[in-house]
Amino acid sequence: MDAIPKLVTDLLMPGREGGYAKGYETRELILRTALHILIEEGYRAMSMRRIAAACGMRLGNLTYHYPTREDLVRELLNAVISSYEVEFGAIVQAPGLEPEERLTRLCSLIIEDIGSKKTTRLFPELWALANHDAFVYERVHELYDRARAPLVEIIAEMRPDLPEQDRLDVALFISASMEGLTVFAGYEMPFAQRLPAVEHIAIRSFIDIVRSFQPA
Amino acid sequence: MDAIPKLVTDLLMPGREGGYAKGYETRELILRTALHILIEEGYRAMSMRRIAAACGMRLGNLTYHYPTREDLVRELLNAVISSYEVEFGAIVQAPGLEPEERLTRLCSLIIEDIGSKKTTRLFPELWALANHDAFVYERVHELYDRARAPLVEIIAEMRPDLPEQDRLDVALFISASMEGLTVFAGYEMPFAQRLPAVEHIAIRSFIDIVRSFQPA
DNA sequence: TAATAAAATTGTCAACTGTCCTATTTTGGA
DNA sequence: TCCAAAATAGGACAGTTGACAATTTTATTA
Repeated sequence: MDAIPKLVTDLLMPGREGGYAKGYETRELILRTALHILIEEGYRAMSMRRIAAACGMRLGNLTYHYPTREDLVRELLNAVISSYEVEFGAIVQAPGLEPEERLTRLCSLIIEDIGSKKTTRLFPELWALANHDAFVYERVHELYDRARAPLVEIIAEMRPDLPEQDRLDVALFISASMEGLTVFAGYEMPFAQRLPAVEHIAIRSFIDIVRSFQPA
Repeated sequence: MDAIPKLVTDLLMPGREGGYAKGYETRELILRTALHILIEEGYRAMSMRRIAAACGMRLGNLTYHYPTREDLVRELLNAVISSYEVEFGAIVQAPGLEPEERLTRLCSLIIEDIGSKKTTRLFPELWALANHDAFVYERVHELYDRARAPLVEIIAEMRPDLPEQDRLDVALFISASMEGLTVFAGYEMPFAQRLPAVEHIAIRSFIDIVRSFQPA
C-alpha cells in the first residue's frame, strides 16, 4: 500500500564515539522504531515499553541506551530534524538558472515533500510538542530558518531593490503558505489529490508576490 | 500578562436535556478546565485526575459526568470546534461592499484569530490528534469546510468565469496559506510580531491570485 | 416539607508508566 | 585465547492512569 520508505534519509544520527558497532546499530533501530510509532500511532503511544517491544528487545536494554524518555525523544527529534536539514541543504541551487525557475523548483520540492506520509504525520506532532517544550520549539524553528534561507536568497536576486525586512517577510509568508498545505492536502488528507493543482496555484502566486511586492 | 479570555465563545456546549442546572454548570466547568490544560500544558497533561483536581472536584465525580476519557475528549473538541463554527458563521458578509473589500476583511479576521493564544495552541493539537483519530479528523475538516465556504462565495463573485473546481482550489490555497501562519507568526511564535506585516502581504497576494488566476 | 433523582465522595482495582539496579551474556581488541 | 568493556536481560520500585462500585450529600420539585 505505502510507497517504499526511503530509509537512508529518515534519520541522521550523530556519529558514534566509543562503544561497539552493535550498540550503534541498536540505537539506530530504536530511533527508527520510535519514529515509526510516532508516525503511525502518535506521540502518546510512543512509550518506552512500546518502543522496546516493537524493537524486539527488553526494556532494560532500551534504558541502557536511552536512560530517560526525555533523552530518547530529544535524540529522536534531533535525528529527524537533522535529516530534513540535510535534505533541504542538498537542494541544488542550479546556478545559471533563472531565479524564477529556481524558486519554482524549490517550492515544488517542498510541497511534494509535504505530501509524503512522514512529513504530513510528523510535523503536526512537532508543532504541538513545540508549544510546550522549549527544546522542540528551538529545534523546529532552527530547521525552518535554514529552510527559508535559500528562499530569501532567491528573493534577493529577484528584488535587489527591496529592503531586507520586506524580503524576510515575503519569504516567511511563502514558507508558511506551503506548510499550511500539510493539514489540507497532505498524505491522506481530504484534498490530498488536489495537491498538484494547489501546488501550481501556490507557485504562480509566489512568483507574483516576489515580482510585484511594493513596500507600504 | 495575558489578555482577558473571552469566556463567552470559548466553548459551545450542547443544550442540557434532563439533569439539574448544577450538573450542567459542572460539565461546563469541566470542559473549560480541560481546554485550559490542553492549551497551557498540552494533550498529554490533560489526564482525568489533572482535570478533576483543577476543577476542585474528585475523580469519581468527573467520571460520573464523563464516564470515559474518550467521552470527555469528544465533548470537549466538539464544543470547541462548534464555537469556532459560530464565530466564523457570524462574520458579517456586509452586502453592498465590494468583494475585494469583503475578502480583505474575512482574511483579516481569520489571520488575527490565528494570532490568539487559544488558536495558536489549540489547532496544532487538533492537527496532531486528527492524524490518529477519525472523529477529530472529521470534526476538524468539517470546520474547515464551513470556514472556506464564504471564501468560495467571494471568489465566485469576483470570478464568475472560473470553473467551480478552480474556485475551490484557489479557496483551498488561500485557506491553507493562512493556517500555515500559525506555526510561524502565531502567539509567542518567533515571528509573532511580523504578523501584521505578513497579513498585509498575504491579503494582497490573495486578491492578486483571485483576480488573475487562469486555468491551465 | 418530604420524596427522589442527580450530584459528589470515597475507596479500590488492574494495567501501565518511567526509572533504577543487579546479574548475565556478548563483543571485539590485546 | 583471554578479558575488560559493552550490551542485554530480568526484576523490582513507586507513581500514574482510566475505570468502577458503594455510599453519602445535595438539588429540585411534587
